[in-house]
Amino acid sequence: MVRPPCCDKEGVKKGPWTPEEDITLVSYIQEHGPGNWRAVPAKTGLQRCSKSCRLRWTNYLRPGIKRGNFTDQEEKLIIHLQALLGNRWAAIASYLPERTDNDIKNYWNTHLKKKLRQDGSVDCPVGPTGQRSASKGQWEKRLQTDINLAKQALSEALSFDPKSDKLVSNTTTTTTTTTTTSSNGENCNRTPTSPFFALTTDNISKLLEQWNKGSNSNSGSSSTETESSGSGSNSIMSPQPINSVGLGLDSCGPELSMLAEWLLDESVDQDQGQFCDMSLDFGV
DNA sequence: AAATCGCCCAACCGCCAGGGT
DNA sequence: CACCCTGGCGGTTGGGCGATT
Repeated sequence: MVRPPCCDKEGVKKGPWTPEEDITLVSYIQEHGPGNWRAVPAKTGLQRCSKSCRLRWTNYLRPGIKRGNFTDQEEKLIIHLQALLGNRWAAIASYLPERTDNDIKNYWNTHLKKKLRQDGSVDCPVGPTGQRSASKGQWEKRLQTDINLAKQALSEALSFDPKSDKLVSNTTTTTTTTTTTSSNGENCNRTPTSPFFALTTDNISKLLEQWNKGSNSNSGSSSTETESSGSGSNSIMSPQPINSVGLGLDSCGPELSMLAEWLLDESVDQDQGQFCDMSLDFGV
């Protein structure tokens, strides 16, 4: 059972991914679905290790990823979830389906840590950060005992301007219908200045188009036909809603809407049942 | 206008857990 | 039961880019 090392130092390419590699990877996943990462480099001919492929997919290419500035709501949610969960970025990310754990981690390290420090808060307010040694079971128990505190904190965090009560709907639709952000990227109604532009399947298609056209760089920057629901280029991607493609997006864990609903539902105050279920669903 | 500094983010690395043999 | 393999996660790094001097 001699197996080649995961990252064969000679044959494995490192560094930034090229559009060609992205396209190769996406088209492979489109065909076979995510998973079996070990087979990906072999099947696609990519000079990347399986890990690298997986990371590229989950952090960048996966449909439904929102890029750009974090909203206040997201920020608050992250802060409080971090307080609650510690640096369990994957768990935190499960409540922000549009964000990757890497993004959240980066955002925390670059913005929030600093911000909290400036605000006079400790940089890791509460939470199990220092409890790494505890087993998961213990942690979960601890978590459940802290549920009331957490809820209070989260309620505070989400007691934002009623005008922006879109918190629920925004993120919800993104998971359930994935907002077809892919089609034009404008559906993300926040911070229009930011490049809200995840490399969705559609974008990849366009990427491929442009790439095929060669160095026709002028046509880049999402030309006029962003409207085309079928994305024009059906070469790789089918125009089906990306959430239904079954590319793993459905495994995003509990949706934010669920959390928000729970938060906003006063009646749950006395009854922790729902959240208990959720807490067991963290996917930790 | 050029040089320097600081920030951001994509990607890498190492460790760990779960599943399979 | 023990070992091996794969996938997942969190921490860290380094290149690119914009802001500042």
